[in-house]
Amino acid sequence: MKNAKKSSAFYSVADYEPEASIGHLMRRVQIAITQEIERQLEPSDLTNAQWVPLFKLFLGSASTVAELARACHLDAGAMTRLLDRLEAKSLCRRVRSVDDRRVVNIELTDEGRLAAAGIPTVLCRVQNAHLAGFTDQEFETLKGFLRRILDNAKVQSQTLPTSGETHVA
Amino acid sequence: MKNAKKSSAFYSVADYEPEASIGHLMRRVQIAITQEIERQLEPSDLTNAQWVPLFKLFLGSASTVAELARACHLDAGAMTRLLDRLEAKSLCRRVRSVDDRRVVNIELTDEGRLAAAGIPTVLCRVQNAHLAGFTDQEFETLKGFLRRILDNAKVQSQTLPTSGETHVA
DNA sequence: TGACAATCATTGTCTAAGCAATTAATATTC
DNA sequence: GAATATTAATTGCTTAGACAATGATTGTCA
Repeated sequence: MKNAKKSSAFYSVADYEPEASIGHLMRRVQIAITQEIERQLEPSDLTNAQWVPLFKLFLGSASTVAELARACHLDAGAMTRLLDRLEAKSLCRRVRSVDDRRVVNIELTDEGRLAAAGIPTVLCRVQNAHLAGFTDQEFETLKGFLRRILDNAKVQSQTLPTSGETHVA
Repeated sequence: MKNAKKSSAFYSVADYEPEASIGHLMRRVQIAITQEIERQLEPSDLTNAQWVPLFKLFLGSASTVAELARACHLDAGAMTRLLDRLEAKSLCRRVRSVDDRRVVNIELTDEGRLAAAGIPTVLCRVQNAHLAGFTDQEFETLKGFLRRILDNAKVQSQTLPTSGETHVA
């Protein structure tokens, strides 16, 4: 046991400065990267919401409505309609599965495959640009930090108690 | 100069793995933190979209519709309606400015101030929890990384050429 | 086998955000 | 000082996502 300082108390209510917080910084990074990707994908007429599932289809990491919805952190209904839009753009098509007639497999059209093929180029370029000046070591360290935060998140989301009534005196 | 290692080429199209990318990791962190904050603020009946402007009002870092919209990365029209909802909950009120009759100053009600006062507690708790296991040194290093990424983002958004001209300077 | 549960995709409904147009007030320019 | 431009807030319209309910199909198990 550490007798020194209390662990993990980086922020306290007394002197909390939102602008300097990890959450705020990370949100701004997220917005910046997202906007830049969307801007560079503009010629492909792909919105930020649309290239994600298209790319997952391209990679083969998801191929049904339910899978795509899960992979995109989206509601199944929302995904149905998103696919309507992609289908209207002739980027994909629906094919009812034969071995499980509940599921609909989503297939890319040639046009969709072409559009999707351009996505990783943009993703690499944008992310590399944002990491300009980083050493390999720093890059790895950053990824390690993010994975540790995700691990902590997993623990916390499992600990479901809405925290005991923390009365603000 | 091809002999020296090309700078900032962490990702390449040939072997791009989305799941391992900085962007993806950061997005997952963002989602995790956001959801946890919203969950802990549930008793206050504050959605994730609502506590942000409420907290900014509380801190005094924004006090008009336009300021709040900018601070929240939101459209002015969207902010107008968001404030309608906050006003309907009696958390804030609109007061037409006297020195510039175009602007509407937003003021917290007592109820709104009370609700807002509970926000930093949650923000600190959630962020501290996600940083469990980090040393002070690592915490500072992480913040430094994020600020450097933001600096890169600033540069990139100023360099407006839509692709094509990718000079690796 | 037959009832019940679970899963998949879809649709309806509500809420919310972006964009464009509008109105009012202020700032600028000649 | 009048014409024009700019800024602030609002509203209408469209797009999108969350939630709930539905219908169809498959899985479970008694």
